[in-house]
Amino acid sequence: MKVSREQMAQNRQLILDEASRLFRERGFDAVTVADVMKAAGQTHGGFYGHFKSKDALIAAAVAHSLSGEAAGMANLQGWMDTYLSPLHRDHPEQGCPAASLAGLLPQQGPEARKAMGCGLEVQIERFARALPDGDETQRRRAAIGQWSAMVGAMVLARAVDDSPLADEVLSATRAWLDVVGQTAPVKQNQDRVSV
Amino acid sequence: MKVSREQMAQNRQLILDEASRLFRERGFDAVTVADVMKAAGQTHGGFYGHFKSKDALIAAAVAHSLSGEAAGMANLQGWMDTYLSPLHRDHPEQGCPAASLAGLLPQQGPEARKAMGCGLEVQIERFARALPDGDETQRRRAAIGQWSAMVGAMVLARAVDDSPLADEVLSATRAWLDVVGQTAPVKQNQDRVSV
DNA sequence: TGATATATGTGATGGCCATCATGAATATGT
DNA sequence: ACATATTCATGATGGCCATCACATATATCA
Repeated sequence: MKVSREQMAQNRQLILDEASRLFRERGFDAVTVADVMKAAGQTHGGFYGHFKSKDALIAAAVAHSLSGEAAGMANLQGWMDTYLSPLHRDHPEQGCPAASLAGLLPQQGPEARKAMGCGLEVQIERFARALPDGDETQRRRAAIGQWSAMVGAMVLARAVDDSPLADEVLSATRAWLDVVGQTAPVKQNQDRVSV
Repeated sequence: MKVSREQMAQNRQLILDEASRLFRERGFDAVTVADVMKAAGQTHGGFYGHFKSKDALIAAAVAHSLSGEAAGMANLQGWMDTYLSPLHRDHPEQGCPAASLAGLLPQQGPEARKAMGCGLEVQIERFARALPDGDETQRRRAAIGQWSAMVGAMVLARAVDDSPLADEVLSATRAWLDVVGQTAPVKQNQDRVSV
């Protein structure tokens, strides 16, 4: 049964929404095409009217996840708190796509990885713009380093079956980012020791 | 054809060697039991004489990879250089198991994740011991933060299909670790309150 | 309003893979 | 040396899953 053009577009969005949620939660391989379609309220047969293959869905879903990243980085400290929280660790399905999907991408096709490349560049720029001190080169470097630490901490925290250690990885990384965030500017301006 | 006891033990080690190499290179799902056995010079049938299931192999292989981590951290700077190099990025099969496997572990069983928990704890301790400044609490915190940054940078660099950006993530993180490594000790004089 | 195009549902199909069953050959212990 | 246990090879098997084929209903457009 054919549906209206807008209905079809809406269905496609729903498929992408559910796919990016399921992929973040279970990874690419453990989620079947039928799972995604069922979550989107349809049956598996209609899938190939929307996407050429499961690989194409993966690429589109990665891009979709990344485009949906809310950038609440106005308050950098609060954003870091939220990011490096046990709540975020325990809910990858609504969390940062870099933390849940980056570790799966080396085995995926070039389209999906290109999407992650774009998303990463955007995120680095956003982060660098949110940093308070330093020239542009320094801010970009600090953004890359801090973003790596945040993603790495989340990846490690989710990888272990040991809540105390996972908690510690998050809280220690959070505290350490404060320390280096406050001291790094000192490097270029020795007298400024505020906050 | 039965083989000697030592031959069997050696075969088991060979299976683990090849499994941990293949898993780091291709991930768990893309490597079949037959692939591993073939790489180890045997056929698939003998597998279940060594391991109860593929999941059991995964858990054992994760532990095996982690136990084989060489700890060349005497020269901390050189070790970081090597870790955050394009060469390491391009050869996950002989590289850090945390960087290649941690992102795959959320979808794996508790045994494999427990193994990663042990490996992570050991690595944090090694790292903290190698750091030059600060009391034990500060060194452990710095070790966790810096290790997160190194793992995160490698995960991100491998996730993107964009060599310049991947190179930059590695080199910027490396440079940033130098900056914060030099400035962080300054901080300890004024931050006694929060322990 | 009628003809056509097409989105989706139902139902294969073909391949892959983890796991099991069985047999052959040989290490092990007496 | 003999009996036994056991390691590994060969060869199923059963299930899952991506993808395809076709039917059906309905949006779209003349």
